[in-house]
Amino acid sequence: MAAGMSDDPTPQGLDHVGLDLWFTSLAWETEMFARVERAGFDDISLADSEVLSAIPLEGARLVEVARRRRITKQAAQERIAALIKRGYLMSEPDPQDRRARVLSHTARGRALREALNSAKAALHAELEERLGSERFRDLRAALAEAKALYTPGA
Amino acid sequence: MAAGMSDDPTPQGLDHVGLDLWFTSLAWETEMFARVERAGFDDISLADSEVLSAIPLEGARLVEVARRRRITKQAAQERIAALIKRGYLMSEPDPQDRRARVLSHTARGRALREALNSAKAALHAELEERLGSERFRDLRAALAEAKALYTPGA
DNA sequence: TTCCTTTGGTCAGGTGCCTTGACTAAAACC
DNA sequence: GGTTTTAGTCAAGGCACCTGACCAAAGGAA
Repeated sequence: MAAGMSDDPTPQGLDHVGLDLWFTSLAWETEMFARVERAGFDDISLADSEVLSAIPLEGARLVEVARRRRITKQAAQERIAALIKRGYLMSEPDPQDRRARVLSHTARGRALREALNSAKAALHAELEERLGSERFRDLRAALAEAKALYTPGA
Repeated sequence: MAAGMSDDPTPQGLDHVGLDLWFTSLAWETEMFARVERAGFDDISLADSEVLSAIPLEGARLVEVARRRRITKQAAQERIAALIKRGYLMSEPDPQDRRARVLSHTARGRALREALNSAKAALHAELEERLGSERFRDLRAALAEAKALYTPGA
């Protein structure tokens, strides 16, 4: 089944910055989740983690989470329900507003939040160390320019 | 609904290379598809385009497409069926193997392939021009190092 | 040649993550 | 006090994947 198939008959367009960006971003994300998993959180998807990260320590409402993550409140609700079921979040009625509920982290939720943040910080620091602060700064500047170049609307 | 909400109460971890990579990659992809759409192809998803790009001009079998794209043959089949329905691909029996079918591009399929390739090439060249060849080379080198750093298994 | 395993492709059903549309109840405005 | 806005829920659907079960043709091995 794997019979020496690394030669693409049409290699055109198979080597461009777009792929560099994509693969590097993917590697970052994969390694990030590998570390979070090693820290004891193996039931977390990317979407879950982003919803969880959108809830500050003081708590937030569903509608706020949806707005931050730029998804519909229905989509946010699904992720939140999953996070509640797995013990990462809790939901209690808002004393100031009888329509609303306040979402906040459980102890496990705070631990996951911490694991996510420290994995991100570690990956950041490791690359800075690897490249040296000058090249690291240049990389980030070049990425910012590329992003601006590829974002026509302002 | 949009009432001045750009201040995140917990800005920790909101500025790291991971986000730089992610947003830049996203901007690249978005602009790529915007151009392809402007070239007259407005019924194409990312998944579609990647499946189409996985089929060389000489044609390929379903199973080969699935292996290249690293998806199951069922998933490949769905994308291929959509591309056939929209007139980008055609499927004919393989004369050498009565089980198999050969997928190949229609004229429109080749045109889309060309539009995709030239959009990618243009974005590549534009960034090189913007950064200058030295900084561009440095960017790609740094991305390669980052990808290697974030890919522990070799 | 016959049997058995592998390979190319299809059908059915299901999951994750998102969408639109329709709705209720509480709050805010006038 | 009546209307409009806001917070949240229910139902249904789309997209891009997946697993499992299957069939028919091809390719050995006995």
